[in-house]
Amino acid sequence: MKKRPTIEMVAKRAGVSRQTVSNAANAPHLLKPETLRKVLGTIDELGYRPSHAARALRTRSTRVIGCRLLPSNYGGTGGVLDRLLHALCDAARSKGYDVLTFSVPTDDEEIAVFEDLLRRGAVDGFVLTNTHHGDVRPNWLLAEGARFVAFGRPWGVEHPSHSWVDVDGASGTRQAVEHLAGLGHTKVAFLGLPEGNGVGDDRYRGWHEAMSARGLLAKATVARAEDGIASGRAIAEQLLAQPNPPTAFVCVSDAMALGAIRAAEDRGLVPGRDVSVVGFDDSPVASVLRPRLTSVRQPVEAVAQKLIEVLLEELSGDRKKPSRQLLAPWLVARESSQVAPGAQERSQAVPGPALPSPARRKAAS
Amino acid sequence: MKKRPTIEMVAKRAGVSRQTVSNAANAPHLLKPETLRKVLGTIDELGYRPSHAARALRTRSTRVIGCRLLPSNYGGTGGVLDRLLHALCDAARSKGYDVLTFSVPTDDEEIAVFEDLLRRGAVDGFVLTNTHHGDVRPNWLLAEGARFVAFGRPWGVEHPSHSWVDVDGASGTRQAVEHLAGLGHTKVAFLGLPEGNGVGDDRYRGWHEAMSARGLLAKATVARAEDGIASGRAIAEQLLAQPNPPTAFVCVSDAMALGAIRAAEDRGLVPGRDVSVVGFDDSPVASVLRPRLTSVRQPVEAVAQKLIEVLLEELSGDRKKPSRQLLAPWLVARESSQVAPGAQERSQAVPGPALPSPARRKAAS
DNA sequence: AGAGGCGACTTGATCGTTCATATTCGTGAC
DNA sequence: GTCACGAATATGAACGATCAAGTCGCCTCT
Repeated sequence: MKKRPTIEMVAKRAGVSRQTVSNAANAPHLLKPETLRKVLGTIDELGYRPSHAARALRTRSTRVIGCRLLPSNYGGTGGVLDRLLHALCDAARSKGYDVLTFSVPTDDEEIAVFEDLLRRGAVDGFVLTNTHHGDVRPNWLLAEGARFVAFGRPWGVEHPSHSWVDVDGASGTRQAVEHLAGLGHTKVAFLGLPEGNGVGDDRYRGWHEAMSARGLLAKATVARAEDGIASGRAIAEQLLAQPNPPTAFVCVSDAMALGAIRAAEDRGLVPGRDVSVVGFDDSPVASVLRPRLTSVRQPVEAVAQKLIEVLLEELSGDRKKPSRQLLAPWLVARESSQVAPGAQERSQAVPGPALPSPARRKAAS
Repeated sequence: MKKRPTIEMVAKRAGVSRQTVSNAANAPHLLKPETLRKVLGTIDELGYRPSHAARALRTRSTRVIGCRLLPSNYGGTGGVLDRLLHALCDAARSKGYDVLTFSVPTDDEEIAVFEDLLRRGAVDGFVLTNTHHGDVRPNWLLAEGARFVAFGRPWGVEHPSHSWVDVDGASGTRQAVEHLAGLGHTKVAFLGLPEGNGVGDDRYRGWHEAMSARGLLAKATVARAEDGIASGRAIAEQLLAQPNPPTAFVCVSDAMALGAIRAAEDRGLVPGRDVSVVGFDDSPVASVLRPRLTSVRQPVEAVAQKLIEVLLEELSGDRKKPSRQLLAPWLVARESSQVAPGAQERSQAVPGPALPSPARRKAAS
């Protein structure tokens, strides 16, 4: 391990005092242009960087953000959170922050890690992911006076007293319905989660609104189950077995969508041609499946940027009312959604089999 | 932000000196049992944790490990690295370390981040992932005197002067061949990467050795291409078009395997029944595909544990000769590999369609 | 001419630990 | 009786930055 240069060494070499070197980096306007140039030159020459520890000790701010690592299960939002972490690291680093990750199985253990990191003063704040109904973490953090932003709305809380950033799920399913209606579908079913799940209800609402606006609710069917391929397959199977079954499925997740595709295959239907399916999250499997899955993609990079932005405001300490940011997702059309059987194509083009770079912003609304 | 208790507050409350409190945590054997009990009680009562910054400043060790976040592309080893990160965080935390992540597009930028983190003294060492031929990072780190472990062997280097942990790819492909041979396959092709890729060559070697040992090399065919579904499909297509085509494929990655499955389908063959396919890495798609993909799974948790273990030795400073650890992967059999057409099943059972918890350690060798 | 103010830089104090030395106290040896 | 010694605990000095007050010219104003 090479010895790192200290501020003192830079000061001596440049013929100025410690403080002047410090100011060169933190408050350059205080220096005479000539001095500034000289000091910056020396800093560069020695490759000096202020010691993280010393600075953190003095300023009581670490410029590190803690973030839980969530299991990349491909049923749920796994793929999304993986992309989010990348974008988060990028966004953080561009603002001079670093991201510290930890992997815990439960919310309670996450709180234990929060406590550890806060007490040791190892991080300045947190990014909370996977908020859900009855989530105890926000309250714990608020009580502790910790700074944080949530990715995900505080479901079921009347007047949330913390900042959050989220993706408008209703907009996503609305786009899905518009897309399918544009392809001539009138019997569009919804595969959702059991009621009471915030994300699930949100996405259901978008489907319901759009179906209602189009006057298609009468023909609509809904089925709910826990997230997963098997459960999606089971409930899609039920809907397809009814008389006058749906020709399209809007699904709360890609896992459900995959289940719907399997259920269609089970009945000898060709997914895409006979039954259209739209998933949610555009998880990595979506573009690998056959047929490739039309899905609603979350603007993860924008979310990450907002999260960092909001968290930094939170950290700046000007305690103002919490910030709320709702970003819109967009639909990525692929082969799993095509013109309804027996319908004239009206607006939406069916994507060809080869889509080198996936079409972005192909939103219907 | 609540005010954190300091060592001084604990000392005052317990009626002892700072150093005694410090010793209670770091060198308990120096205290009289009675004092120790009293001090630990006070520490617990106040919820004291030593300040990360202060301790790092004094001891020059941060107990933080840096690790690059690699894009989870589902062609390459993406899924593996995602699992690795989880396991790494777990293993690190269990040893009192934290993991700091960053996301960079190129090796050069990774070096820039290394430099930044080292100069600021923000981390004690690194875990290097995705080592490859002509990798400049190890040499840079060695020259800088930084501590690190690589996940992946230093391909193409005669006498590597740093520690590494890796998975024995040759063992994996050997297991794949044994498995397929056990199912009665004699014409087992290999879909690999262009020569010169360390990982690719390693996995090729295992296939070659096992085929040779079984006397099957005469009938064997090999095709190579860049990793990916499309390229895998293309080269598998070529092999299937030959007279007397292979009945099984051992693939260097799951992406290649998926390509082989597609190629088989293209020719009207049923993957699994007419053509068996074995992938590598057991990426998340493997168990979602239809047929579900037999694949070689890397012992990621064990790798993570070893990485941390070796890195901590490295950090302890007793400079001894670098440590090398090669761990064995195992085969997870699924529907994509089945009894060879026209062959009697000899040893290996074909897994049923439902496999709630994937069989572990189903190694052939 | 002296007070006052401002720009440009310097100096001591401080953040909360641990390291390197004290100090204190009891006990056994001579 | 005191001297040496070890066990247990206490005290000053770092670590390397920033903060909060300096100091020192120099210019302006009265």
